[in-house]
Amino acid sequence: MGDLYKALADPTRRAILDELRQRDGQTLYELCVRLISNHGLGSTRQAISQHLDVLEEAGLVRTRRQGRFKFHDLDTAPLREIADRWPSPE
Amino acid sequence: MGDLYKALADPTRRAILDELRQRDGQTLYELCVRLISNHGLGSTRQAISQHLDVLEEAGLVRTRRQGRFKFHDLDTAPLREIADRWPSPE
DNA sequence: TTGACATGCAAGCAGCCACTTGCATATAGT
DNA sequence: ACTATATGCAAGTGGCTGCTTGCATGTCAA
Repeated sequence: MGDLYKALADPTRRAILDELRQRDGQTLYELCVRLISNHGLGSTRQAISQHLDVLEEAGLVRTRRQGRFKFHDLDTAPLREIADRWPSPE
Repeated sequence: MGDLYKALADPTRRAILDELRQRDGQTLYELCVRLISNHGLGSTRQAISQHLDVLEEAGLVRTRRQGRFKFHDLDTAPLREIADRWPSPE
């Protein structure tokens, strides 16, 4: 299992999570387009692909293949570790 | 305000947060000692100091000065942003 | 099969980041 | 004042990381 916190450290990766939160099951190209139009991020397809690998390693993104398409879904479960590790004092 | 996520990205900084969670109001030297004994981290005082700066920039650590001592307190409030940004699909 | 589409792999490079090193400042005790 | 204690500042360095580049693999439609 990859490093959850390192995965969250990059702003582009956080933007990807934002996109997947709005609509699950997006493909790599869809994410590229929406990152440009919605976030003004001009990243290459390969860059996004590598970011998705990191997010998947961290368990934040799950993928399902269908033919030549690969759909990406958000999984927020790993984020619970953060809230559990440093709970709010009350 | 510094980058919350970048502050969490470093394992030594997370260990500092763990220490402060156990006991608030620790000083720089106390943290150095406890990081070595509790976490096996052999970092220099200056390294820890720089980490504390990053944590304070991110709002995760608040400091109060008293004479030549500087006490550090944990503030978990910024962590709420994470849970709010990618909420669990209950 | 041919071509277009969608993704994967890997090497190279530039910028950043954590760490060290050395010196400086400030406070408290004697 | 002098010393020890506690922290602060700043330059230099090695390694990691995000990005690009180029090519390869795999899938679908005609």
